[in-house]
Amino acid sequence: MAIVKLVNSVKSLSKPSKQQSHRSTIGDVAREAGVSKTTISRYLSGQFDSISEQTRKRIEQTIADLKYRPNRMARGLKRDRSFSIGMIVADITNPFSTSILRGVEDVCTKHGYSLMVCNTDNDPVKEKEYIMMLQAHRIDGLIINSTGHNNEYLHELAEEQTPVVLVDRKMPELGFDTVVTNNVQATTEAMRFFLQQGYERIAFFTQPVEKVSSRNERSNTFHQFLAQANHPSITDVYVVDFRENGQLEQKLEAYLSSSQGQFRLLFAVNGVMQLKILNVLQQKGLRIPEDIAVACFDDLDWAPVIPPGITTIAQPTYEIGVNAMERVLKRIMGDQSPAETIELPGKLIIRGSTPSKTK
Amino acid sequence: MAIVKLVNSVKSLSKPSKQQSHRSTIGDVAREAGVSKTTISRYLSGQFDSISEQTRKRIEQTIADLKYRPNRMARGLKRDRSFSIGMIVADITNPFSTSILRGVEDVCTKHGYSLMVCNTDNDPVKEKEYIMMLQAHRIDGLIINSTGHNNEYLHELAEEQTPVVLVDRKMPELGFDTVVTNNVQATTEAMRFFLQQGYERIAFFTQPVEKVSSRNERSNTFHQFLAQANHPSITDVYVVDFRENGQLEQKLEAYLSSSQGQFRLLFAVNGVMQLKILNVLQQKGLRIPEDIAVACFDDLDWAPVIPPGITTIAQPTYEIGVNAMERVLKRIMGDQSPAETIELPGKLIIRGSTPSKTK
DNA sequence: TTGTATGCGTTATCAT
DNA sequence: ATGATAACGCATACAA
Repeated sequence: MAIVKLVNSVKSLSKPSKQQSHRSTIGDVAREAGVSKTTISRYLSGQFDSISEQTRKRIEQTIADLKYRPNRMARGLKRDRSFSIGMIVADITNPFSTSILRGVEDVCTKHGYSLMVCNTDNDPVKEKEYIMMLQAHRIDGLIINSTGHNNEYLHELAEEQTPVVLVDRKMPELGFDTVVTNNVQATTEAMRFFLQQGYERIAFFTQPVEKVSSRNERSNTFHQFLAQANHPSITDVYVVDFRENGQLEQKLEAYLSSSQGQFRLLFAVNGVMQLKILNVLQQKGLRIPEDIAVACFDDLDWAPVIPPGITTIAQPTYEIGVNAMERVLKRIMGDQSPAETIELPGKLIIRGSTPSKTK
Repeated sequence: MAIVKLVNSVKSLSKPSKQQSHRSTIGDVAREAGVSKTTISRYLSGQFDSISEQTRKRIEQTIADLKYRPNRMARGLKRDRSFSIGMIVADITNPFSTSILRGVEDVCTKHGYSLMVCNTDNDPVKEKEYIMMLQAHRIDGLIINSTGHNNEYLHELAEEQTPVVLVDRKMPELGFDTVVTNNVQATTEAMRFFLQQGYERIAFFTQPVEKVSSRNERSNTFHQFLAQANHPSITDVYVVDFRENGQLEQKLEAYLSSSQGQFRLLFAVNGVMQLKILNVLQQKGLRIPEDIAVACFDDLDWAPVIPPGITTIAQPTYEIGVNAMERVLKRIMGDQSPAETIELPGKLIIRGSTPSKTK
């Protein structure tokens, strides 16, 4: 294992102004209310049975007067829990991520936890640094859709009994709870519909699969479904790396010319891919659905608006977030049952971009 | 001021499993490396001058062996700084917010700070709770686009010397640093272009202005510009509250029928509004730009894709985030200069949705 | 170059 | 029903 040089990274140590105004502490409240710190602490943790009505009210008032806010760092240090949850997403600008985030957030706050959100840009190095940072904060749980290149550090977290829950991307080798869209079901459902509509050629466009299980499952299901149906498009899986300039245009051109004149469909692995594809199609002056049909994963807000309405597979993103966080909570409460993988169904939303042939 | 009942909200106090594996502390490292805790602490804060080459290496190795991670809560408690920044956004699912967030994040991590992200759904109550929560975490700074209904609590933060920086929405009465799009410039630029294109009727569609300065500035500039130009559309400002069902359809209909046959344009206050408008227009079977032209604030990823390409005003979101966080950093370093309002220019991006009349 | 002792704000233990 | 005291992990003032 690499030696991690652990040096405090706050460069600005030099001279942060220490002009600390009087922020009141539990001691201040105690003095002001004429009781001991212990009693205040009891009040703070809701042990009202052990406090007389009178003093309870006095404490309440004093806290308001002093604008006292319990210090979570002190509390966390003492109790060995931070009351914070870490969330690491691959791309925070992707609505898919933020929707999951919303689910996580709602459950978090309902239970008094705070959320530290980190964005890796799919960069394993950034991911590693964030994991370490969250570890330093002593997060009580982590929710992550991982690049798949930091198993060592994730494992380390788990060894410290910090619950880790994976979302969107499975990593079976780690034995973590996992919450994902049921990609097999969703893809199958969509494919069945496509064949029903009479498409003679269907192409699946995906980003490099790498360690991203969702892409992998979608590609595989696409392939296997067509194989089973003995459909001519079996090999029409196109892998596009956006970092390679012009690759999308090139592969798109390859498919388009090879399927000239056929009743054809472009199926995109996610919303990002779909948008890029539509961009190119528009530049080429191709009309949807007259010249080519399209569909994709992710039912984003533009899907109904782009004429004639884009057929999509809505992923249960919010629910994924809720489930993931609830899972974390269970583990925090001490649940030691074996790790589970929860697969939530996707929903096919049919719009104008995928007409049937007879029509 | 209302009495805030301050009771620990972690419901799950009951029996969190205390099966704490051995997480090593500074003491463990010290013992293992055969030096004092002080020396380890020196290492951690980068005071290498005061450590011999030999012991430095030994410490390095020991830290790696023990997988030691300094406890930020302990450090924060001692130093009275949490190394965390709070960020409160009105709607995390809005790409506008996440783009700002990206800017904040980059500056944060570059300087060793962590980010706690909170989402209010434009709900003042949620906002209040988040402010208090962040306060409890003793955040070193706060970046917020506020609902405008929690001045009291924001002020409280400021009194404790916690820097607060406003983004997107100004609140002059608070005297905080503020970073926003230059809405006057951006709107003016767009309007000038629209008139140049020869539009006879222009409608501005906005959500209720309330305390949201950006909406206010855009509406006002729209109005004043037309007044100055003595343009017939002076009164065409439509306020739509999405919570009122059918209101958008109704107001849209009003404008459409009143402008029948004229060379006309719909100008939306932001991307969310634009998408909803496009939805209705499509249902009505209106073509863009033949039947009506459209344009909006926010250059989101769908803008170039929706035929014939939507004309937009790109806001410098990422830069807003960067500037805001740099502002926070300055204040943390003790800068006491008067609060500034930074206005970053918006950029008009012309696409097919706003053709000129002669064309 | 290194170490000792004290305290940050809170909770837990053990008292009364 | 209430309090005194120790301890959480770390940084700092002061010694050596």
